[in-house]
Amino acid sequence: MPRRPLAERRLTLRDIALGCGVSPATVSLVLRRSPLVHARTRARVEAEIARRGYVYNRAAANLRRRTSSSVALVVNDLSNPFFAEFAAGVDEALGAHGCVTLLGSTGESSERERAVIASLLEHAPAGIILSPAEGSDGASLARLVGAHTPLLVFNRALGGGAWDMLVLDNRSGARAATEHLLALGHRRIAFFGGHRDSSSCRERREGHLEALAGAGVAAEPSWLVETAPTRLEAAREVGALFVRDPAPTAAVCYNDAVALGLMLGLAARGRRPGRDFAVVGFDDIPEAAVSLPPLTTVATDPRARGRQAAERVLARAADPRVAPARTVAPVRLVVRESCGAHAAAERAR
Amino acid sequence: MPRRPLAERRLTLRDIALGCGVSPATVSLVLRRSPLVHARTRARVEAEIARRGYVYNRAAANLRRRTSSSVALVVNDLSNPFFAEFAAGVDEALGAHGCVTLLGSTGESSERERAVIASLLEHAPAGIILSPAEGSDGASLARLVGAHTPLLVFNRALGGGAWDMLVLDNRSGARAATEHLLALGHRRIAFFGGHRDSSSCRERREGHLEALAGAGVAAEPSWLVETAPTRLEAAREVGALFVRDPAPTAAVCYNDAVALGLMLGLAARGRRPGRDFAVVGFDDIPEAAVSLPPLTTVATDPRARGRQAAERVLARAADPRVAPARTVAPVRLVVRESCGAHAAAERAR
DNA sequence: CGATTCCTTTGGAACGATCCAAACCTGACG
DNA sequence: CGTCAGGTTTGGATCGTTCCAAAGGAATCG
Repeated sequence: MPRRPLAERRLTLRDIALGCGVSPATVSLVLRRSPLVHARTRARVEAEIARRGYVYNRAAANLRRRTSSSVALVVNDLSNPFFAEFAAGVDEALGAHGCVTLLGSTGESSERERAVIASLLEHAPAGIILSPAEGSDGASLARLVGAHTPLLVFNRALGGGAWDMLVLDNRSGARAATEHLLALGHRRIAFFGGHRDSSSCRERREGHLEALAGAGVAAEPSWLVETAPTRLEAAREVGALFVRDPAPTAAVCYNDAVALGLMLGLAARGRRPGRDFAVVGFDDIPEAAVSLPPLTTVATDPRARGRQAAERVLARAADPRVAPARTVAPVRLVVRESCGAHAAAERAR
Repeated sequence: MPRRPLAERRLTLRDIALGCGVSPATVSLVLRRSPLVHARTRARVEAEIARRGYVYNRAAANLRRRTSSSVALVVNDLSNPFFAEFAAGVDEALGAHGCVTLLGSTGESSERERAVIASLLEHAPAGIILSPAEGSDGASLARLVGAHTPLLVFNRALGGGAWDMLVLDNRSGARAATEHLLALGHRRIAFFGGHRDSSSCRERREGHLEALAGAGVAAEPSWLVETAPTRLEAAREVGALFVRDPAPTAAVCYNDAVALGLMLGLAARGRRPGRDFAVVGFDDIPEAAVSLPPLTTVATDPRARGRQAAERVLARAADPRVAPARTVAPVRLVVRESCGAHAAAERAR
């Protein structure tokens, strides 16, 4: 834990005060744009500040005022574009409020997650936005974070404490995807990818099964294929869809990475996605729009989720009386070509 | 600029001291693992700390010690996987040193960049790692940051101040890519994508031209095609390669995004990348390995660059006497299938 | 027994900004 | 000329931790 000596003594508010013959208190008022100070004084002080290149010391101010101007963002995997976008959204919204983002990444390890949160808490953030690693324990997190710091949990359900939650409407999204495929005439529809024990995967599967049940179509258990949620793993598992006859003619995928992997695997087997087999993804990552064929998917707009998370945590920090709530963010089916809808429409014409 | 009242008074070191009948100074020593305190006392204090759930206030400590335990990371585009990986590497290395990452994203706007840096400086970071937005002005940045805070500039050349630089060996990378294509027998090789005014693009072009010159091959100016560095824009501009006869048979691309766009555009024109036309990218983003065909590219390992940047800035913060240096990080050609090398090898067999 | 160690512990003044109450102006007014 | 109200300015204590010099306590030694 390095403590690095600052090169020289930093200029302080007192130096500015001395420099233009007023008291520190007055300089402080100028810095905080108080209407109390006379315009003439303010101009003099501001000139001195600019001339000497004074930099405000927010840590000292926060200490005295017992406030905080930062929010911690703890994310499980920054290299996943979904979370990177989310982080960008969080930072954008926090920045707009003059708040700074304390970043911590956990690499999907709940042990590192605890360490990272403990370290960030020492900086007294106004709140914590957490996208939990797999296998995080809610109760012990609650103990770690304590009651003073508002916590917002994103993306994964996590019980054990009274905190804000922001999750995607996984169930409706998957239901819409499956219903879309049903409407296109498919009856043998697989659910491809994801881990059963992830809450988002479970919810998406439920939505899928709901849609099937709604249409009176029986679900075929062997068409629920589990894979790690990555393109590579998904591509490897494509064979599992075609071991039995009849095989499915379409698949709803756990996420876009898996869907892209599935399309790769289909191509390797000589099947053309969007023509011989319909594929729908989930997330709408940037690549979905430019894949070959463009991927029909369920858009979750992670950047907007990030902004939303930031706003909520700031609101709760400003007024701790507001009760924690669970927000379900809407998602939206984006029809492109991998589901064959456009081709079907053309044939009909 | 919101200042949020903390819910209740936080537990302080003084509370712990009172709680177990020692002085605050002793508790402070315990917290900092000083060997001065007696084992018995330490145990007593530590028990009390655990029992009451005391959280260290690093801001107060930093204030008194005139040190900092954070580093600012200012990045132009988090949603770009290259920078997201870089950020993950920075955070990883800083975390290992007990340092926390202050994140700021600029969205490629040099105006926001100034605002973000000014805001982060108020938190007195031990250093700043900056991946500058296009069009940043070095001299004015130098003035903004001041002499006290070490600055490390990543990825883009930026003159006007005495700071550390960490850049990729763009020139050698591009030269290696072009030489590889030359070795495969290509003579009509384009350089595709990127903006002329970006320093990294300029360097890559230079490396490309160097390789051509080294092989005695004349460069054809119309085969230097400019595009925005995104997949979509690249796909749109593919036509520019084929307006004249003879057309190039291979292209070195500004980066992987552009290369993937080029492959898409080729496919749309009925040309098979890796067979009818050789493509080489730059960066080795995760998708490069799983594209169709897998992309031959120049690996830059952004995560390792992030770690490297963090180490350097910490080193300079620890000892400001070390002179700023310019580090050129090596890159490495990764041969996959989009350049046709494997196919060529097979035909030869 | 007092002096001399060594090992632990501790008051109290910082760090840089802010809060509060009190002081200071300047003009207006009786 | 004294009083008063209004707008401005300011000492000094304070936020939670650390530094420093100095004090306390036990053990050793002459």
